[in-house]
Amino acid sequence: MTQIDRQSIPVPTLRRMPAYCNYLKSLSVKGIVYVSTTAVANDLNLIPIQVRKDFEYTRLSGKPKIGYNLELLIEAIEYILGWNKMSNAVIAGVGNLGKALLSYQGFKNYGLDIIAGIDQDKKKHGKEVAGRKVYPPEQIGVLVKENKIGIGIITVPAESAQLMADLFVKNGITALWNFAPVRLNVPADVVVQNENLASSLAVLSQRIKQQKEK
Amino acid sequence: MTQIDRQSIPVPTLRRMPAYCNYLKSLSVKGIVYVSTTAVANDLNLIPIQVRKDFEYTRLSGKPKIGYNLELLIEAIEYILGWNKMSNAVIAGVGNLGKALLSYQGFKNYGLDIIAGIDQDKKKHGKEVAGRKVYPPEQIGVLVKENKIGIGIITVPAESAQLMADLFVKNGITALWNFAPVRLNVPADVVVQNENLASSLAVLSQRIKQQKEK
DNA sequence: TTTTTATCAATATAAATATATCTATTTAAG
DNA sequence: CTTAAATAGATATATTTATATTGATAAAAA
Repeated sequence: MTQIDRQSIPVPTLRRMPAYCNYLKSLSVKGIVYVSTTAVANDLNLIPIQVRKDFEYTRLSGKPKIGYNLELLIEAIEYILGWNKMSNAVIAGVGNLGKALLSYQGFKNYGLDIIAGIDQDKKKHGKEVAGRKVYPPEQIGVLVKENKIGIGIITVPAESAQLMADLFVKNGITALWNFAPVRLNVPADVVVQNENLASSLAVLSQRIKQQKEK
Repeated sequence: MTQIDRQSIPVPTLRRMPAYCNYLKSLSVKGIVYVSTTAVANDLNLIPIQVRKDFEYTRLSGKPKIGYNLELLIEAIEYILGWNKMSNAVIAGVGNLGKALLSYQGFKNYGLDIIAGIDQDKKKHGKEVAGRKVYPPEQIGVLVKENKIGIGIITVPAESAQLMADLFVKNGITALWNFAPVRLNVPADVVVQNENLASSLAVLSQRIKQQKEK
């Protein structure tokens, strides 16, 4: 029996989910009620088989000739990603990148609300970025308690990333989104998602090189 | 025969390359000359077999009990990634994210020099961000010709991303690093590397959800 | 020397992911 | 009512990537 284990969704599938979600929502506002995987695949430059496979993880099933119920599909994807309930986050490091993330309102659609910034720089304390206040690192404990912070975002320089991670973990945060180019050392129960621009640049660079060689 | 086709390096391997590169360089400054895959794996939280597999793509071979020659290894990785020769880039969209990328000097270590910004906003024209001037979009043609721009970085809002991509392509740029959450439509010979924070957040969110269910 | 040990290299296996094929079902058109 | 077209769903295959195993080799130790 080849029953799909819906508990463990492949990462590539997960990475495609937001695109599905956005696309489906854009159809929804147009008043569309059903959508076929063929249509989705067509519009998102994917192949129908893959879309169908991905949709299988929602445990929904579509109707032949009709497709999937749009609303249920959106709901199911948001449920899978946990985007149906908002998580609060704080961001450590209010430099350019930190500011960029704080200012990007789009995360709210993804169940993420960055409610405050943390920075060493005293000049920044008390100031606001995109309506979010900046606090000193010592405040993390209070922030976490008062706001049910679930996610710590790290946009500090590489040198201080581990320190910030430790501070987050010490204050009970169990999920880190790390933009610093270092591998963080954390307890096993802490989830770390690394965002590494160098990695992406490596892929791009190599593809450019290959393209030139053709 | 299972000869490895070194032309097509797996993307996961490519993504690990920068970490190797940084790590190896850090050893190099300490005066170390040889390094074993066991040591690398240990320090980078990988397994030796994987490191060895990755190193195979450099076409170098190591010596038992000794390891790989550090300098040759770094050279080979930089060659693979094309990081041995600098590429010039311009960045379209000098908002927070654009500023963050412009200000991040680290890219020079990765063979990338962002030499200018492009923005619609007239107030920004002529101003400098991290020593790089901001120009109006109409200037792209001139910039490309005068500076051998190879890469266009897109950090404009989703709505205008396709427009910027078109403009880049029209002016002969064949590689795009796209931070806008849209799928760009470009000719087949243009390389596009998409950077999608929503995708990463999806993975993180789901992992958090799973962790909680344990 | 000889033996031991660390490490590489080659090969094999396993796991994850992507793609293809086929069948049954449903709807819409005739 | 019947038939044809479209599509989901199940299953099979291919591809990619990760991991394991085995043997060879060179350096260090006995």
